[in-house]
Amino acid sequence: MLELLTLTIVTCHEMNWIMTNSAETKKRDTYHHGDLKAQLIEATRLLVEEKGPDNFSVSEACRRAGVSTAAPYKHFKDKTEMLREVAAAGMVRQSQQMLAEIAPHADGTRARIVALGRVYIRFATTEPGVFRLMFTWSGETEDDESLHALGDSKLAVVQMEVAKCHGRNEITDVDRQKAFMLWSFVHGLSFLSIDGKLADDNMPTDLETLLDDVAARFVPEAS
Amino acid sequence: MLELLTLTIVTCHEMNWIMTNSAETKKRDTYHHGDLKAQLIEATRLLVEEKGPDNFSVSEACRRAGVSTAAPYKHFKDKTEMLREVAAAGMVRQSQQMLAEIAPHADGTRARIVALGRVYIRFATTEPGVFRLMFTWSGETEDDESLHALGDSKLAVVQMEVAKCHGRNEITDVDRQKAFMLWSFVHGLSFLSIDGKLADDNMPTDLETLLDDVAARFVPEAS
DNA sequence: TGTACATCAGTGAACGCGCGTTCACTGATGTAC
DNA sequence: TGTACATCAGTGAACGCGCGTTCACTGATGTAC
Repeated sequence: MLELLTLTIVTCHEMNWIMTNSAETKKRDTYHHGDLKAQLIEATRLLVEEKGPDNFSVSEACRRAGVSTAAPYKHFKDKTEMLREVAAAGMVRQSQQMLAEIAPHADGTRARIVALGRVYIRFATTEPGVFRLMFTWSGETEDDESLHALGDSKLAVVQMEVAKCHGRNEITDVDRQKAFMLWSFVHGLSFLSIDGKLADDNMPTDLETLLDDVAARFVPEAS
Repeated sequence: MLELLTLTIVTCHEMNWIMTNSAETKKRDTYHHGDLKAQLIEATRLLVEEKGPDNFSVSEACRRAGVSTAAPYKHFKDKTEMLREVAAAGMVRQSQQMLAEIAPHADGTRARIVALGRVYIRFATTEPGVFRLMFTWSGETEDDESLHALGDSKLAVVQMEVAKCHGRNEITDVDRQKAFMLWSFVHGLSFLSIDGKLADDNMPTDLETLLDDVAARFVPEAS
């Protein structure tokens, strides 16, 4: 499983590189760009992955998009706003993946909890740059209300799944506490993973078994 | 408990500010500094706390130490080496705190596991900058062997404590797995905490109860 | 269908800035005699 | 104790660099008549 994850990351890097280069070398034939805002966001996303959220530069994104360094300011207030859009898109993407991953499993089963954890960690290892951006990057005293709301809604999903595992349709404090503990666990596992702290002698099992083990300690098997 | 932690942080910031200012305004009366290397490391540490590991600059550290920007290069190879020393010192400090915190508790008790978790999170919330530096900051393909070793030795402590809770004196794969899960949990909790994701509606209990709850799910009470 | 015009996306040059690092230097200190 | 000298920690000026942002501009496009 660990090898599989690593493989995915490498493949992803290669893909970024290819997309990047094609973006760099593409010459526009029209004066107007047509889709510059989306293209700048995509360039920003790729740069955040390649260099990390703190080494992203507007100038480089412009080079990638084949555009002058003044162009972004027709679409974004400043550098911060570009990063915020990438972070917000990441939150949405992660939410969608979470919902998609639990869908195949029956309501109120522990498998749904495991699925949520699995996809959380998969997102982190597949897009470590954006993952870091989403959490570590506070973005000026946390002013962005919508980012906060997106995060809360994801936690609410976990809380509801925990409640349903206990045969409840209302979220209680016990569910909130358990959801938070599960969140902490996968969040930590995500960071340890992308920071390269997952050696074989640290973690002797594969990821799926580990998730199952943990979930079993917090929620019962069937409703 | 949460209020207590916040209070600690604020106090710590104030302290940093005071120490910083005194360092800024202090004029040397001798040509030679005497203790520049240590003072630069301390200035670096404070800056990492104040601005974050990625916004640290050599120039600013020099200003703080009251020294020309060329001075550090008599003591450090480059910027990276300055940060590495701060990270290494942080690892050592955290290790010491962990050992000190478990000392009062009897061998093979769950209280020792809880103590390890408590001090891990306390370190993260007290020194978030250094904590981030230690983990997030990869430092050029992880070349530093000693940093890695320091991290491993800390994990080994947890593994041994888990083993002793089960009445073993040898670490088995089960202990390794449990230690890793506990690590993931407190690591995640640390990051969520310093990234401001601990709202009251997320986590309805205090930290100590939470740690106790989790520990109880992984290790038995008495040896 | 053709023309006049407003709009506004993207240009390119420039700005001031702080950065990491280098260099030849200086002058305080410790040591040998 | 006094002098000559080597050492080397810290200086200050300079370097080239890439950055974020601004500005007056240009020219493609869509619309009104």
